[in-house]
Order: sequence, then C-alpha cells, then structure tokens
Amino acid sequence: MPKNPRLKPAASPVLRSTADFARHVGLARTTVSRVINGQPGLKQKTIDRVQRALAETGFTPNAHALHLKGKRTAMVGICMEDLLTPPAVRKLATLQRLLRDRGFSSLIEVFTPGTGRDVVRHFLSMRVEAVVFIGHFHREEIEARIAELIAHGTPHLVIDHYGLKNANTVSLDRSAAMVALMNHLLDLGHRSFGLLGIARAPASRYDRMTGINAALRARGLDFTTATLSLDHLHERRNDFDYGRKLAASFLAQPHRPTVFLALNDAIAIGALRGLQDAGLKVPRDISLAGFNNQDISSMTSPTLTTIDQNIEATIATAADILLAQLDVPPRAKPLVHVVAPALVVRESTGPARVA
Amino acid sequence: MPKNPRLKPAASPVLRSTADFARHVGLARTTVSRVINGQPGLKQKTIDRVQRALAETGFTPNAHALHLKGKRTAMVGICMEDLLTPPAVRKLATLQRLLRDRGFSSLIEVFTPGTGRDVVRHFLSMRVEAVVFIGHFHREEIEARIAELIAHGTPHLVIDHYGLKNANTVSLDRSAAMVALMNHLLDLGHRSFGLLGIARAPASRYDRMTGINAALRARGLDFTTATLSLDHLHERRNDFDYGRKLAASFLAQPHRPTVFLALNDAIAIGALRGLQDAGLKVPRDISLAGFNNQDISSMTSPTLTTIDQNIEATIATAADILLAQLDVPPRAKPLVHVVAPALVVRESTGPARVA
DNA sequence: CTGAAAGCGCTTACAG
DNA sequence: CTGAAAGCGCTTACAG
Repeated sequence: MPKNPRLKPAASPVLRSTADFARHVGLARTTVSRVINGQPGLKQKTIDRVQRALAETGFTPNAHALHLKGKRTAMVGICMEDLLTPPAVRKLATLQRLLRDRGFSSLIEVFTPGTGRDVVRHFLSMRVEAVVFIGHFHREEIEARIAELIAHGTPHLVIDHYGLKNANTVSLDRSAAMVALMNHLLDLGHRSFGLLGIARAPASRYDRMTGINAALRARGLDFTTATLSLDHLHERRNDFDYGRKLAASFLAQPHRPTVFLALNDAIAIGALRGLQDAGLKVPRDISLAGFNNQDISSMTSPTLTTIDQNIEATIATAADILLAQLDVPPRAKPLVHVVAPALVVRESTGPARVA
Repeated sequence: MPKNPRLKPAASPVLRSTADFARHVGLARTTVSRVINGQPGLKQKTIDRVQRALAETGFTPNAHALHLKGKRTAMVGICMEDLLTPPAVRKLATLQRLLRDRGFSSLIEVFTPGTGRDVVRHFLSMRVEAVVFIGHFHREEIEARIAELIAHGTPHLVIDHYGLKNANTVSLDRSAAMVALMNHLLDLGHRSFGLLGIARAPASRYDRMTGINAALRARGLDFTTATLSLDHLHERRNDFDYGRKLAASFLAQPHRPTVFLALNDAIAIGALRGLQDAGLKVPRDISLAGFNNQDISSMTSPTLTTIDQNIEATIATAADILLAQLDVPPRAKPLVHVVAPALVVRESTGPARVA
C-alpha cells in the first residue's frame, strides 16, 4: 500500500468498471460478475483470485448499472417537513434505522413549501421503491404529490398528517391525547384553559381541538368561555421563545387561566420560564402541560406533565406498513392507522388555584 | 385525469422509459431527449407537444441511465455519528440545505461502529461526488475509510474530528473554548473544577483538556489538584440523566468543587436538576457551565453559561471546502480548518463560594 | 428538423 | 468451468 496515495495515482489506477477490473485480474467480465454475485459453479481458485483483487483494489460495481439491469434500488425516499423539531428528527432516525436493518437506504429531503414537486420527481427519477412523508404539510401540495406517486405505482406513507385524501397514513390520536389531559385537569378543578400555539378550529376527528371540545362538552362546559388563546399576538415560531412571550402576554391580561396547554414541550418550557420570570410558582399559581415527552421534560423544575407519542411503536408500525406495500398490487382503499398516545403526569400540573 | 387512478391502471399505463414515452407522444426517443434537455434546433410545436405530454404523464427519465451516460450524480454522501444529539442534527440540517441550494442531494447514513466499510462502499457504488463525515469516530476505522475514498479519487471532509491522518477536516477549537471559559471562571475566583463527561487525557492541540491544562498552568495551578472527575461512576450516556447522576455523586463526596464544567448542555442541565434536587442554588452555591449553546440553555433557571460552536458559519465553510474539491485535482496536503468558538456568559456562573 | 446506431456498466441466457 | 453477445434506459454524434 503506498504511503501517500495522493502522490502516486499512477501506481493503482482507479478501476471504474467490471471491464477494467476483469482486465486487472485477467479474467472475463462474466466470471468476475459471477464471483461478485456469489453464483455457483466456479473453481475455488478463481473465486479466491477475484476476492483478493476485490479486497486489494476496493472495486465497487456501479449501482446505477445494476439498477438498469433490473436490480431493485432498495432505496426509500423520505420527505421531512423539517429537520429542526426533536420529535420529527427522532422519527426520522428511528425509521432510517429500521429501514437500514431491512436492507434499504434512505434518500432524505426537506420538503419546503413549493419544492414538493421537485423532491418527489427526484425520488421518482431515482426509482425509489417507496416514499415516506414525515410531518404536516400543505394539504393540496401533498395530496397532489401522493396522486403522482399512485399514478407511478410507487407506494407511499404519510406519518403525522391525518385526513389526506387517498393517502396511507399513520398518525397520532391527538384528540384522545387531549381528552386524557383535559380529564386530568378537570379532575384537578381547572375550568379556565389557556391554549399556547394550539389552533382554534378542529381540523379532523383526531385533532387536539376535537378532543378539547369533547372533554369540555362532556362536563357541560362551553369552549368559548373555558378557553383563551393569544397566539395571534406574536409571530408563530413554536419554540421556547414563543412560549415565553405567550406566557408574558397572558400575565398582562385581566383574566388569567388556571392552566396552560402548550402545543409542544418547547413552548411549555418557554412558558414555564416566562411564568417563573414573573415570580409565579408552577403548579401552585398556575398549571402547565406540554406535548411530546421530550427528554428535557423530565429535567425542568418542576418536571413537565406531557403526552408521549410512543414514537418507537409508531415508526415500527409505519415501517411494517410501508414495506408490506412492496411487491404487492396496490390497495384499492387507503390504509389509515391511528396510534394511541399516553398521558405522562408529572409535577407541573396540580389543583386549580382558587381565585 | 381519472378520478381514482388506483381503479384504472389501464387508463394510463406507467411510462417507464423514454422509449415508452416517445411512443406515447409519437416521436423518436432522440427528439424527446432533446426537448427534455433543452437542446436547440427544435420546432416550437414539437417542444410544446412533448412538454404537454411530460406534464400530463409525469414521466421522469431514469436517473441511473443518465448517470451511466456520464451525467454527474450530484449526490453527496453524509455519514453521521448519530442522529440524536441536537448539534449534530443541526449540522446535518444546515449542510443538507446548503448542498440542496447548490443542486446536490444528500445520501445520509448513520455510521455505527463496524458499519463504516459498508456505508462507504454503498456511497462509492452510488458514485457520490463527495463524502462528508459529521461527528467523532473510531480513529482507525475512519482513517481506513478516508484512505479508501482517496484511493477512489472521491473527495471527502470530516466535520468535528480533528487530527485524522491525511484527512480534510473542519473542527472546532475546543481548546480555545475551554481557555475562554476557564479564564472567566478563574476570574470569578474558582480554583476547584468538577469535570462532567469531559475526558481526562488531552488527545490533540484543539481538545478541551489541552485548553483546561493551559488555562490552569497560566495561573500556576496544578491540574491534578484543581480538577475532579467522577465519570467512571456511571454508565456513559452524555444525556440529561448522566448529568443528574454525576451531580449526585459529586454531592456525596467530601470535597466539593466550586464549579462544574459539562461536556454538553444536556449533561449541564441534568446536573442543574441534580443540584436543585439537593437544595443547592446555582450559581450561589455552585457554578455550572455547558457546551453547545442549544436553545434550551437560555430557558433554564438559571440560564446556562455555555459555548457557541457557531454552527452556521462552520457548515458554510465546510460546504465551500467540500465543493471546491470537485472537478479539481486532489490536493497533495490535507486541508485542516479550525473554527473559533464563542463563550456565552449567562446566569449559571458566578463568584466562587468561599468555603 | 428528425431518426437509427453506438455505447455507458452491468447481468444473464447461451455457446463453447 | 469460462467467454461473447444482447439488452436495461438513456444521450450523442452521425445520417438523412
């Protein structure tokens, strides 16, 4: 092995094709191909010779040529809404690992508004065997992409965006999550709920709003009088700082809810900081709940009551559903799977403070 | 357009090749190819006809065939140490975005111990134009991979692992980071330092230990008496919980340092929780510093003194270095770039408590 | 302006 | 047991 390969490129010219390689070993391309693919009926001596040269030169057959010849690409395209929110990244990491374990490599792209078409086109041109979407997307854009995939006969799966037309989906029952959380809070005496970053209008039967509404109705409470949202006062960011600002705005109001329900743990932790900055104690003065059960939620003071998405199980299911679609005629009806969440009660929720 | 494409596959058979497509439009493959590649000298009417059919059918040329014909793959392989630590993911997200902006797609794989060979082989078989490693790897394994890439004439870059033989690297000057932090703490009167998750032996001139040593020596202090590490008492995890456990172990010791230096923000925040659980106030009773300046570090109570890696600038530099290697003869000497960190002083560090 | 032919790097019948 | 030939889906000279 040369000491500095950069200075002696001539010593071992790069072998670019089986033709190059076969010439180098002194055999026919066919023979080389057979050894590489482990086909029977070769002299052990020939096999050894090729294997040794393979190891020495590090020659790798061109995957593109293999795929042209009909070998499956074993690639899955993954469209991410973003690579910044911890739960989304954790889903990606889990899915990537599961796919890798089953021999698939992942082509990962971020699907920013307007680029969806190009991303899916790129996946199709790479002849991926399936496409996964992780996140919540612009409805019409993703539905158009899915129609395109269906027309091409390429299986798809959407993780986290329930209610898309003709789409195979795996998504969390956020309604059930909120029912569980609301019941916990209602039992603690809470009747006035501040919503942090949670959209007002119910969008589907598995949305948070649906659950909040249902839980209130079941106790004979009215949504409009029981909830308050100040989301419109700040630029939407869904991060710590947004939560902190929202908390500050609530404290500037005359009427203060007895509990905050946050869209995610980041907003909840930001709100916690905002409340503590104002000298309030959680949960003595006000209760607080997050969503996602990120690791950090058990490290704050107080620790955070939150919802666990059960990501490992969700993604395992998703991988199964996805791979089951391969090599099988497409289903007539889309497959819709809903995952149950788990309420995690910690220190940040307590009895409602009597006004 | 059919209402439900799944039920009428016969209505629009999937077009798999330019031959299929050309037949569908009633033209020669050559002509279709020329339209797709925007070559001159075609009747506008022909161009329109092809474009329309392209839009209607959603036909996408097979990328593998294109690459076989010599078209560049415009792919970059990215090897990640893991997809779980926030700074690593942020680097990945930033790099992926920059590469995409310049027309490259990213093939992302997690490089777990022992899989390095397969990962790099896969990248080579896909004929990626360059390979990036993000993280800190098993030294011999990554050096072998880099030698392989060099032998294949494929450019590479390692982000975050300084001191690899013959490797192009971009890495943070962690030594300078620790010097800045130590000087800040020494000025506050600290003389006894608890190290949380920070390796004891200096590994290179840009390592944390090098900086800690240098800062102590400059004040005439002895490393052995000035620092204490209890890392060995718990299973290494580098997460919140590891920090919490380490803090508890320190509190069980007879002699308590006046400040904790943590490997990262997660360990620092876990330690903060551990200290608070024991009824201690930070920084009144003990000071605490993290590393990475994650968003969360400005939301804790107290907010965390930490080090900013300046990830955006680092990755921008990395992308420039990487892409500059393309279409250019390989450099004789490896390129080694070191990035300067920034100390971020917040509430968690204060004057040393007098014993 | 359009089409038939060669060739990219492979594998797979088919001959020897 | 090994090798020459065809063909996967493209593009690019080269003819018409």
